[in-house]
Amino acid sequence: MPLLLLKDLPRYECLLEGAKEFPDLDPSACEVFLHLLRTGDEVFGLADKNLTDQGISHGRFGVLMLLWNPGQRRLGVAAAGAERPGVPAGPRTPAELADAAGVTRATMTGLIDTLERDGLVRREPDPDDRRMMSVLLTLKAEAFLHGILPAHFQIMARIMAPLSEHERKTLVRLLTKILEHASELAAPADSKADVASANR
Amino acid sequence: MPLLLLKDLPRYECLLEGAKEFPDLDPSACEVFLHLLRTGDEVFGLADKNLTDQGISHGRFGVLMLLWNPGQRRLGVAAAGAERPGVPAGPRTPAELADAAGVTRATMTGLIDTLERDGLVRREPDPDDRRMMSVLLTLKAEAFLHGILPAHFQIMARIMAPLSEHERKTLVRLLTKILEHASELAAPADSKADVASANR
DNA sequence: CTTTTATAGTTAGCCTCCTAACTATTTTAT
DNA sequence: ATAAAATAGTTAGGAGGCTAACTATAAAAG
Repeated sequence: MPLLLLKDLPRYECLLEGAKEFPDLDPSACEVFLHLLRTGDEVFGLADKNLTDQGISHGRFGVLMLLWNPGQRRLGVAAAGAERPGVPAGPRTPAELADAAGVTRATMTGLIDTLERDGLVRREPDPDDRRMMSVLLTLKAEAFLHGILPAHFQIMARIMAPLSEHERKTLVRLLTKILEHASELAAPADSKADVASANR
Repeated sequence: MPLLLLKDLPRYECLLEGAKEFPDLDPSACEVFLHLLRTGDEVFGLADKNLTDQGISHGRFGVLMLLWNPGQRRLGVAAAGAERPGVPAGPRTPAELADAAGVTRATMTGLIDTLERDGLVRREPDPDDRRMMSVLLTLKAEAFLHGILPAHFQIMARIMAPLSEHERKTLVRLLTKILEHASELAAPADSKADVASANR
């Protein structure tokens, strides 16, 4: 459970009250914001607790999922588009993994260290570029994933059980709207030459 | 940015593919789950970045909000119900703050330590029970909050700008549904004598 | 009363994340 | 050809979470 977050959210009337003193306070925006973070945190906590009980951290689990290719398919992440048949593709180097997972390369080094110590991945030097490494799943890791994934999927299903299929679609649509907008806010995009800034 | 999270979410067809191998995988539940965490993380990151730029961590900011009583009103948290007029109420002791913020008392000790070092709160011993402390906001903290809150509220408003009022209501309703259900899953509630177990 | 139990707060030590600085290698520019 | 710049990965040190153990005080039980 990573975030420090208010357990009880403010009532809407309190937000309206606050808006009198702070003209910038948009009560409905604030309400959505707090509910989104609070719910996300609770849901994350449930999934994370299960993984922790199985002896793996959320971060390390994420790395395994990124490296995993069940039946030449990639469940862990959307295909990057540049994959040819026969080439399993997917992130291979620490830098690619860090980028896909949304952490720094320094953090990825630590995650891979621990995974390697536990025998779940191994590092191999790249034959062409001696700066680079390839990170590979071990058989132990594949067996491990097969062991824990069913419970992980069950938890997701249980959490979302109260929502109908229609509600789920609606929720995904609204969340996507926020996410795409928020991503633009986070990366100001410079209006011009945005391609050049892609490798920040 | 606290969570390690996939930047690119799996396509729905990949989830359908995965469901063939793992019968427990509910594709729409998984999709909502991943979007919820991904969006929550992005939104949290935007708000947190602003606070960090202003020189305060999300955790410490949360403590200040819990302690804050603008005009005898409590914006930071829902009123606990046991407040009489004239008594500003709200969490006062480290244990109450920890409970309201959803962190351990040990973590709260560290947060208060730093806030006190920075002159934003002060501790006072309770005259009736010598085990207890009261944590109080300083004038400096009130001025600080007035300085940073407008920008904080603006960020929330900007993030939620693409949603209509109706969409916001829908989103809050769906998130609340998940949150209430998830809270039950997290606290198994023992079916009987649940009142006695309230003080876990 | 005295002993046991519970409570408030702190301390110590661990984990995971971060940023910044560093080494080794490759690429680019002169 | 050699110097400068870029890139891959690691290391070092810090912040903020956590659990578990500890101290001091208060309440409850005998």
